[in-house]
Amino acid sequence: MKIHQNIKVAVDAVVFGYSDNKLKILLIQQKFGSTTNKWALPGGFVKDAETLEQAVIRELNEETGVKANYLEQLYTFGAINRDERARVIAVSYIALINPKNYSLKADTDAIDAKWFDINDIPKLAFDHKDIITKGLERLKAKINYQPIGFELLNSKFPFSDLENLYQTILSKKIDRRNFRKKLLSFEILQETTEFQNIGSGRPAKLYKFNNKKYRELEQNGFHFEIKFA
Amino acid sequence: MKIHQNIKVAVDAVVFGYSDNKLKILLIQQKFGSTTNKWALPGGFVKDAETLEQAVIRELNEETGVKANYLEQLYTFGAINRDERARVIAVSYIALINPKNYSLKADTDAIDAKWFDINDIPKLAFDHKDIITKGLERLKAKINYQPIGFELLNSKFPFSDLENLYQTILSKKIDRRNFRKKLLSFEILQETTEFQNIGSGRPAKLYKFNNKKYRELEQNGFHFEIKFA
DNA sequence: TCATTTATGCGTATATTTTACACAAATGTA
DNA sequence: TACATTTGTGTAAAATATACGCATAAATGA
Repeated sequence: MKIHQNIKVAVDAVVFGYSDNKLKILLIQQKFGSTTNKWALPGGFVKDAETLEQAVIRELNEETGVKANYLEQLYTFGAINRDERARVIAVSYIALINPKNYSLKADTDAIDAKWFDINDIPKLAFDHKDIITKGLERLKAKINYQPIGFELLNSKFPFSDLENLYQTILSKKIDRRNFRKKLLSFEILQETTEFQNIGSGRPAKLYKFNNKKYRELEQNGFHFEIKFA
Repeated sequence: MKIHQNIKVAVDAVVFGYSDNKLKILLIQQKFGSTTNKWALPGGFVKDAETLEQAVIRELNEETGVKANYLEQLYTFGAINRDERARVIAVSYIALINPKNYSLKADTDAIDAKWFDINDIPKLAFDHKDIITKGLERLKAKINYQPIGFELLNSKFPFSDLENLYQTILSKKIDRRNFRKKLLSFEILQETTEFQNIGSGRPAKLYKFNNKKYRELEQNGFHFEIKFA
């Protein structure tokens, strides 16, 4: 094949985390090089012998040390001048992580990595702001019809965590009782014998997401779906 | 930037059409060259100076002569050996067209283009079968929450057409009265004074999709959504 | 130790939405 | 003119979503 094409292929990841009742995004900063000082999404060029997904996983590990709990292709950005240096198209992914499970290998290599509150994102390189916007839209839509929110929480969690997670991501209030009723009606949450006890207030029973049960139900035509006006 | 990467970027389109109460897909066949005889999705390599979307539009026009009514990025396929000749990643799109509006420029150039019934697709080149599968999934999901079905019909259509369209795409029966009631409740359909009269049976009133009204409503928080068990 | 504060856990009544279902009207055809 | 074919319409029952109040279990501090 004799195609003369001068286009590079990169991958970028919108990595969501949830801590302190806030939705966060993982960003990196090159310490040296042309784009110094601007924060950007983790990502990089795809190697000839790896798939797109392998590339994201590798870059995420190299640049931040984290491994995604959940990874899903988001969108491919192909504007002609999105990178001033060359024609680069970016295949973007969204990833979900529980930040508690990793300590960022900040200051390693030539790269700094940090979690940013979704509402407090610095100026970003390239069109990465757009990518985040698209990623957030996808996340907002998706937690309503796929049980992926759990990937952001500890494996055992109190109902209030789940509740807060949904309220934070969707930026709206949800009635506690109705939320609980709905989630429990799915029968994909497993009650544990443990309790969480933070300061004052009645201790909360901890629940686990029962993935196996979920997949069983899904096979029988069940469809996870939440909707709160 | 000194990246040595030997990856080509292509675009492919899953073009849906609807005629004779059947869902169809537009395929092409190269008459000469290495992939002769195998049918494939319309598409081709992206030029250095065009966006991905421009590339799809151009290729669609060159290879089949059609112009999409609706175009949406689908997914990017990046398996290492999806094309035996070289490393090629494909950014795929879905397009909706009313076949009646175009006569395919079949037999022109070195390319043959034809509509195939979705249930009668020949053996395809590369991973194009997978792309179609993904495209169909997307279409099935999307007609339920975006009014894109109209793009496949004449601008004035009887309710039965819309009904059949949904039943065909979703491969399930939908109660005529409930369907009509739901659609009319949105107030995005405009009744015309015209009637359609095909052979026997009571003549059907023709309706138009009121795009302007739809966008207005959307701005005020309205959300198109159909759901039939 | 007892009243107060804070957070969890549960039930019920009402409104809204979805589903199920049958027959009359308007045309073409034999 | 009887019959076949397609369009067009209403209502009752079931399921789901929403709104809302109070008891329970712990920590805190007077």
